Amino acid sequence: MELSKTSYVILGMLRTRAHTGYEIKSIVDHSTRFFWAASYGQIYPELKRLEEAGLVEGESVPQDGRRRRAYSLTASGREALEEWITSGEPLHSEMRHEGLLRFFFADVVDPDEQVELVRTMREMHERARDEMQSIRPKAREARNERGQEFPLRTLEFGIAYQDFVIEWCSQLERELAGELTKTGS
Amino acid sequence: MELSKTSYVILGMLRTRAHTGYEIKSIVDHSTRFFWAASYGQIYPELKRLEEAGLVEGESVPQDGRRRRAYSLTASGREALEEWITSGEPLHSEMRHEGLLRFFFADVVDPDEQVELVRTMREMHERARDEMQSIRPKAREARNERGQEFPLRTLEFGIAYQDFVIEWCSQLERELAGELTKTGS
DNA sequence: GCTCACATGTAATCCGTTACATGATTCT
DNA sequence: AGAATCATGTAACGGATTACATGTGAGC
Repeated sequence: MELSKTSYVILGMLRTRAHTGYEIKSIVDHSTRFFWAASYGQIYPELKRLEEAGLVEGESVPQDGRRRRAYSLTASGREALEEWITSGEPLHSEMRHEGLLRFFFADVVDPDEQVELVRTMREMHERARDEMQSIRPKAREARNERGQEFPLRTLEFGIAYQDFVIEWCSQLERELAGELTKTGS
Repeated sequence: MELSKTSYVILGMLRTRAHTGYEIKSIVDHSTRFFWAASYGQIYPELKRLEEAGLVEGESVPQDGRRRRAYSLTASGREALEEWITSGEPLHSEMRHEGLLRFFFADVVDPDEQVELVRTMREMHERARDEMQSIRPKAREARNERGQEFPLRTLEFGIAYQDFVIEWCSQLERELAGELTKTGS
């Protein structure tokens, strides 16, 4: 059976212990969403399909009267996860960045609008960095208390990436603003 | 009328002169595809819709007996393009990076597989950088001969980004390989 | 004669988001 | 009493890719 990348997100989230669909969604939102998002509309149906395929196992575990269904990895689920991580298959990668897209065409607008665009881009990346910074303590904890090295490393890469873009924007803003005063007024 | 981001890619590609759908696709493949891709299945139908909406104008310009239809921006098309670039609307941005996703879960595999994964990631980014390097001369030409500053700037950002990731991978490979010799053998 | 590049399009399909529907519990 | 959070799901929709269908001209 062919699994989508998003199925692997689900399998991966179950690597340490069982989780409900709801929990998976919230973990994703606080971790992988920066480089791989997932919605309820994918998670719940996919959990069912993965169970049919024998890669996960669901168990009803109601809490406080609320119905709840927690899924855990089966042996073949774990195998599929490890196989995917170690397989040399070409890595799928794509980016959709509206800021860069506008920037690409920015010759058609006024110099002051160009600076403004870069500023907007920088602010977006600053917000992203702040969000990442705010989940850092949790990732630290996961490493220190549960020995999970890689979620923290991934997050730190994310922060470094945001800083890289922010720095690039800042430099460019200075450069463009400099030209602005030369020709303007 | 609400336009998708991809419609703006098309409008943007017509900012300097008329192009056929085929040309637009090939320009995209050599420029914006790194941060916003588009396929024939989007471009041709969208050109028709944009013409109906009065944002572009198509003209039959056969060449060597081949039927050809070139589209150019109308006044309102140019307006829509500029409006989009200068509007302060929040910038849509997303990334899907399978390498980082696998990396995030890499605690479940052996240390030598971890190094191998980072190496695969680095090679992917090296290929991307090489592709970008190879289109640099064209972007230079566009700047020098047609005064287009921003496509070159965008490309240079892309190259710098690839270099950033490659450097991060290299450092990590050394670090992980170091731990490998300490515990292994 | 064959393959490649030019050129235009459509249909099937996939992937994913958003909105909606439902219901319990906890917090204010 | 009302809002927020926990919890599970489906349906509609949108955006995009892939495969397919068709045809010309240029170069080997």
